[in-house]
Amino acid sequence: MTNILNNLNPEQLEAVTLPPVNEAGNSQSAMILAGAGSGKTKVLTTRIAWLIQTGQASPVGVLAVTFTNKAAKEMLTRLSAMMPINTRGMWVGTFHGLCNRLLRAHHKDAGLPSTFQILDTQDQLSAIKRLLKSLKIDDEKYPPKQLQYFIAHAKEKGMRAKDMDRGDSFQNTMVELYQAYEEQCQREGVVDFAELLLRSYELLKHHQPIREHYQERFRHILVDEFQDTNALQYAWLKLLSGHGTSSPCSVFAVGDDDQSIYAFRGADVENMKLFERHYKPYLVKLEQNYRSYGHILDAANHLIANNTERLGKNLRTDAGHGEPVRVYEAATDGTEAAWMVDEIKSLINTGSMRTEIAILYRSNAQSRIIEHGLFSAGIPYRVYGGLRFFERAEIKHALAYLRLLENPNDDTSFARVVNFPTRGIGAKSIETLQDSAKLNNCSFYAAAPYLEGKAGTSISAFVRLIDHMRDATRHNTLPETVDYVIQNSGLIQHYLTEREGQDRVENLQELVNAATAFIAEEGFAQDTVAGTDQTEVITEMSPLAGFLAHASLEAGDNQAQAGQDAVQLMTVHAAKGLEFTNVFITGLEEGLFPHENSINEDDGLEEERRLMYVAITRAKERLFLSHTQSRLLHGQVRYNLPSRFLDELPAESLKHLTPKNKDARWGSSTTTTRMPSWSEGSDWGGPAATISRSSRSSAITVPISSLPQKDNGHGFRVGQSVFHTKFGEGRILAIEGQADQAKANVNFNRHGPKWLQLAIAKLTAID
DNA sequence: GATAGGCTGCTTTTT
DNA sequence: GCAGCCTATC
Repeated sequence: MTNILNNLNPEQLEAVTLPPVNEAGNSQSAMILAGAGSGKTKVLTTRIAWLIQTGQASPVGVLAVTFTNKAAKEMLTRLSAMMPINTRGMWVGTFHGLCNRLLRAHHKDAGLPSTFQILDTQDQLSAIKRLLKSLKIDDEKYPPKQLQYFIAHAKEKGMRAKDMDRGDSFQNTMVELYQAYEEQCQREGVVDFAELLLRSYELLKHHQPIREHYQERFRHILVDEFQDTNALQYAWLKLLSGHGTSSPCSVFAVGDDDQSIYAFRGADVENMKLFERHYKPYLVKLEQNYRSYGHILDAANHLIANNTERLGKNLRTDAGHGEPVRVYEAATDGTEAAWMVDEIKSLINTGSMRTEIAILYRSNAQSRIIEHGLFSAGIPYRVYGGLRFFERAEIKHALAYLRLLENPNDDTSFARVVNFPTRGIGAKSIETLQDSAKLNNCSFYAAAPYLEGKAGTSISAFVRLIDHMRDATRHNTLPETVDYVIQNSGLIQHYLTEREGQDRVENLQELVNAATAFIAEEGFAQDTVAGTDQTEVITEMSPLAGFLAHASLEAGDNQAQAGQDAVQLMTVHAAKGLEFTNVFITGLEEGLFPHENSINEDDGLEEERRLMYVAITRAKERLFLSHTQSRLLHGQVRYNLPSRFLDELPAESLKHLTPKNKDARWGSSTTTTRMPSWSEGSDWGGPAATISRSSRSSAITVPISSLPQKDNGHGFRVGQSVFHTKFGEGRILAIEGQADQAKANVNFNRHGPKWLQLAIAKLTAID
């Protein structure tokens, strides 16, 4: 029919135009198994456009849900490019964003104040710490982090405290703390991330008219990254889609079981199988890859074939073999970085953009040495991950003031800024306040008038400050309010006097800009939702409420120097969904990738393999893999074996840049545990000295002197370049003695020659 | 109440 | 190696 279908391949076309209603006149769902680089987002958005253009759906009858704000935005952008519709009223967003929308519209039925605030992970943790303190619970016995995890996982399974197994006394206390946490949140009018989902699930479940309203409205639900859904999200979708009712809607689920890498935070690939069973969907596989050359795809296919739990899918390309996958073995993490710098230089010299070069690693700790190498070589780079704009301390402080204007009962925010900047309200005063709040069963804010003495005076002054700021900004625009608050709270003043406060002042000013941008973008958000009589009504959030929700739900970018042409550094997780012409996957060593913690986890190794699969499929033209013989990790030198994943790649697609040293591969080749035999037991001579804090050493950390790597028992030879943590780089002039008695005379570039006991000195080979 | 110094722990992370 | 947390000290 229309041109939107023109540039689809046959399998994409089939997916996009699957009839949402079958011959019997009932809704028909679909599951699209979309391999990496197969045009998943294109299919999803074209599907929506096709449904609307053919009159099978109206824009307000479509709900599309994603996991990230970025994906949601991308979808909206592509949609409006495809057809002239107003996307503003459409329900396209993240699970959390859409749930927030539902709860704002039906806050009364959901049992929440209209001004409820959203706790991010940090806020939640501090709320939990505060709870434990107020209940005088020993936080050594009940670590706040563990309780946080416990609560989040319970909610992700849809369980309230009352639904939980009490078990032993520890479990029982955890459940009671969960209950107490819930009561605290309810009193304060705050919800955490998981609560957004659980609360709106319960809203739909327990309020038939509301449920039916949305079930009738959304005749088409589209789900992106279905493999990442957790149990609660699945239940939410099932409810909203009217599964099991007389007129369920059509669910269009797009996912890739091979790219499921978030089981550790509750995602359950099994949902794809459940979906097949419950919805009897059409099944379409997208296997044509438009991203990578043949050798890269062969590597990916070959690797992932080692997983047993798969729905089954094989990527193919018409692009030809392309260049082989390069494999490099380095002596140390330093030389690995140096090699990358060389390769990157020649890539740039042959015309590659720096933004088209990505360096991927399994864990963030690996980035430091790579950054060091790039920095020394003067190559601009950008690291993803880390603190994001709305997570910065100064921004969270400003937001806390703003939240108190909106909802003074938010104790988390109150506690955060009651003494910031300092106003002489110390731990003692806060304790008094906390006790009084508990006694009167009210918030900190409400408890202030009950206080007497010094604490009463200073805390009342703070409460008056909040009240004053609220009154003073009543008729202001949002940016004016933000500006007023950062000035009058004393935050700007405070950071101006602080030594390193300049950046923070700038960030605070940036917050005013963020507010301006928010108003411009949102316009401001009007929403059509079910009214009290279940007819469509238009609701409006206050700009401040909207901005605060936005700040919690979208933590903002974590980029330092956006826009610059820079090499991209990130974890493999962060790279999901992205693509680059040139990709380096570094640290391919046992213990690192696959990560040692994953080996003992259920399905842990398969998830690591999927992670490797994601990493490989990011590359378009050139893929570089590297591993090192030794690396500094957690302040220790560790000797790792090459990753088993390297063995799982097809030899004919690889090109080894360094000789593949069979002798260096001490362990057996494919068994699950590849601990070198010499690492257990004591037949290797015993450690004269471990590199540092021996009690923490893992099985694969050994003193350098005991490495059976070279014949002389200490692994070093005359003429070798070495690195010492204190003295820097140097060259070995002479070695005396045997095994753990050996001493070396090392001529350090900056410190001159020194004799070092090889069993003790922190020496690393660097050639 | 701010700051310095010691101790510990330590995948991955979006919302 | 390093951040984050706690304690000791002024």
